[in-house]
This record gives sequence, structure tokens and C-alpha cells, in this order.
Amino acid sequence: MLQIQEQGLRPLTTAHLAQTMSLLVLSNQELRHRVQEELDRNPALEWVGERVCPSCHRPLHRAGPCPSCTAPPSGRADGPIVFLSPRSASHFTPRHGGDEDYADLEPAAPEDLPVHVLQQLAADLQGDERTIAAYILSSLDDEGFLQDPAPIVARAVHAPLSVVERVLALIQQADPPGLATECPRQALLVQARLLDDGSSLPRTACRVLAEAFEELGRRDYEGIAARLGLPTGQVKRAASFVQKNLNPYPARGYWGSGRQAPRADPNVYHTPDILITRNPTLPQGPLMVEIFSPMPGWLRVNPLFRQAQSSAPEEHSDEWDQHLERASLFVKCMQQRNNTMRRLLEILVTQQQDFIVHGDRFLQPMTRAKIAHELAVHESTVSRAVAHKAVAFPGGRIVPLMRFFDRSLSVRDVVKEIVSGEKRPLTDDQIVAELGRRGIAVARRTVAKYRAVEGILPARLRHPKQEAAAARI
DNA sequence: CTATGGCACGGATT
DNA sequence: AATCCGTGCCATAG
Repeated sequence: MLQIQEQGLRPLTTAHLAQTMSLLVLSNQELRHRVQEELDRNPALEWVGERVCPSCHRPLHRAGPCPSCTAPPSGRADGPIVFLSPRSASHFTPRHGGDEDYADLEPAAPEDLPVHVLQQLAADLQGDERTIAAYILSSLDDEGFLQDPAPIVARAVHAPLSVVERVLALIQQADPPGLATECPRQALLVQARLLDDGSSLPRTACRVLAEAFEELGRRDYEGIAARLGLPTGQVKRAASFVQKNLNPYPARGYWGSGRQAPRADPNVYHTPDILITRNPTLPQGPLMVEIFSPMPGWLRVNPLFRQAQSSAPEEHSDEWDQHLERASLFVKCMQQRNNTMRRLLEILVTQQQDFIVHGDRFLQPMTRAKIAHELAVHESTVSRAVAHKAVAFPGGRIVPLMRFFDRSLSVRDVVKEIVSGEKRPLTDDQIVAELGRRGIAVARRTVAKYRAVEGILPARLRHPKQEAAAARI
């Protein structure tokens, strides 16, 4: 309460509160739909496009100083800079940070895939292209693949092949990436190119996918290495990159259909709601935390509508009043949501900087209740804020926001290290002893569970000789 | 007999 | 009130 008033927001009404809560649970994607719905229904609402900071070219939220260029307004100088971005996550181009795992999110809530994609592309498509896109999306098979190659589609929609190809390319690069390709190989290739940031790993992955897909399926790394003239180690790393970061069946993550064993695709790439980066000009400076907007731009009450309201025709006056009221409530709720997210991230990033920068090992146990207390909100609010959101770390890893509250993550990380560094397979009891030596007290049974969630085989089935790493692709 | 996984219980968290 | 998590006990596989 105190905090909220400090932020200069209006006092809360119950309607306000209820709606804010309902917005808070939504992920960015879901929020996009919600906002769109409200915009369609309410003429008093307006979505204003994106602006860019003249000096740093980062997108600018509203008027005032650019958050990227200025120091944090108050508080600790070493704290992170948290700001709301008018950029939407579809602008986000993922990078990779070496051999770390990239993303392992639960699949997003099922939604209508064609609609989801069309909304992303709305701005890029015009006239006929929309129809073509809709046709293509509706003709995909269950896995998200194209049934007919581009020329046949072109004939079906009576459009030039070049146009169809352009639309296809757009769909393939939208989220989920690799959709509307013809086979897993193509899907992976598209995804790999999207991840290509010029460094060698995605490059190699692209080459391997393009030129040696068969061998990759058979895990014939030596063969690939020989044929492409690359070191075997590099090929193996590329294979593991592919396995960890790419998804051969783009649609699966979105339908979340239980047809596949859940283990088969925990690697679904997911668009983040929040992006944490380092300031490139100040590598050791504070972390930059960017909270994406559901669409590029921001929301406000349409000033023209407000102006027109005073001179509204008599018979519409009430109706327009309602629109205005509803619009300003909605805007307030969005602000409230943004505000809560911003404050939450500020706390999270401040307290878990080591976790973000140095990895899972450094995650300090924290509970939602404790954070709720610090934020002076109800714990259910924190739960909602944390739900359904994903955050991209500087290294490029994308993790669910919920990961910050994983009680056993750091211990599991140590277990992973022990196992990967073991000379001979250690039994659970021996792992318990090793953990004890490092000052971590857990029961044997618990180690077994950690192994299970990390997908580590029991000692008997672990062989020091062969790497169990590259499972299925 | 040893190492593991299943089941279930109690306490903490949501 | 519902859920999650660590753990102990016990059956079973090797």
C-alpha cells in the first residue's frame, strides 16, 4: 500500500484490484490477446506505437529520459536497472551462451495456433497475404508441418510463388519458430539460423543440419566430422546445441498435446517475457532488466476521444462516459501490472544477481512469502506475477520465472557436477557423502529424486566410457 | 546383500 | 485447503 502510493498511483478500488490480478497472471502472449480484445471493444483506448531513444536507439517508453542511458533514479547505484520496454518479445532475437542449456520451459498454454501466428504477423502482411497466411496455417498438419510444398500452395490460393514464399518465410520466423516447414530437418534449420549470432556454434549446427542430417540422426559424429572437415568435438557440441535448443516439431510445444512423452520435448523454445542483459558499453555495470510489452508500443486513453466526449451527441453521452471510464480503468490496471512486475524483478534481480550471472549453483533459496513481504503485497500476488512468465538471461538461457523459487536447484546443480566429474559411477550413498563434504546435508532418497528430475541414470547404468549426453534428437 | 524406485507421511509453501 | 518437497520404510531387481 505504502509503496503503491509512493509510485503515485491512484488508490485501489476493488474493481481495479480484481482486474489487475487477472492481468497479472497472464503471460505476455496471453496479455497481447487480452489487450487486443479490449482495444477492439473500446474506442476510448488507444495503442501508441514505439518510439526510439535518439541517443542510444533503444526503444523509449513514454516521454522523459531514456532508462537505458540514465542511471537508476534512486536506490543503490549497483542495483539493476529495471525498466518497462515498449518492445514486444517478437523483436527478441535469442543468442546462445555456450554449452549451457538454453530453454526448458513447460509448453505454453494451448491456444489457437493460427491466430497466435497471424497476430504476430499482422503488421507485416497486407491484403492478400493475410489470406494466404491463414490458408497456410490452417493447412498445417498436427506437427506444424506443411502438407504441400510452396508451388502447390501457390496454385491453391491463386497467388504468385514469390508471394507465397515470402509469407512462408515470415511464418517460419515467427513464434513458434520453424513452423510451416516441410520436415524436422527444415524446421531445425530455420531455428538454427534464427539463433545464429555469428558465433561458431550455431554456424556449425546449421552446416551439420544442412549437410549431414542423416548422420546426425544416427549420431555418427565421427562421420560428420570427417565429411565436413571439422573437429569431432565441435560436431558433438553442435549436436548437443541442436538437441538442447531446437525443436524438430514446432507445433508440439504450443499444442502441448500429451501425445508425446513429456520428456521428449522439454526443449521447446519459448519467447521470454523479460530480458536481462548487460549494458554493452559497461560490461561490469548493472544488469539491464527489460520487461517486454505485449505489443510494440504502449497503451493509453485516447486523448482525442476524451476531448470529443465533452461535445458528444446527447444520446451517446452515457455510452461514451462508460467507454472512458472503462478505458482509464484498464490503463490503470496495466500500469499496476507493470508496476508490480517491475518491482518484483527489481527484488529478484538484486537478490539473485549471482544466480543470473554465474549459474544455477548460486541460486539462493527464497520463498514467495518473503518476497511478498518485501513488496508489501499479498503472496498470491507474487504467485500470479511469477506464473506463466519466462525470462532470458544474459547468457541466452531462457528459464521460467518460477525457477527463482526452485528450492533445490543449486543442490541439483552440484549433483550434476559431481556426476559429470566422477571417475567411476558413484552410488547415491556416495553422492550423499560427497555432498556432505561440501557442506550440503541431504538424504539418500533425495539424491535419487534429484537424479530423476535431472535425467541422470542410476549408477549401475552409467558407464564411465560412453557419454550419456546425446539422447534423442 | 546393495542400490533403487514406489508409496506415503508430515511439514512447509502457496 | 491444496500442493509441493524431503524423507523414511519397504519391496524388488541385480
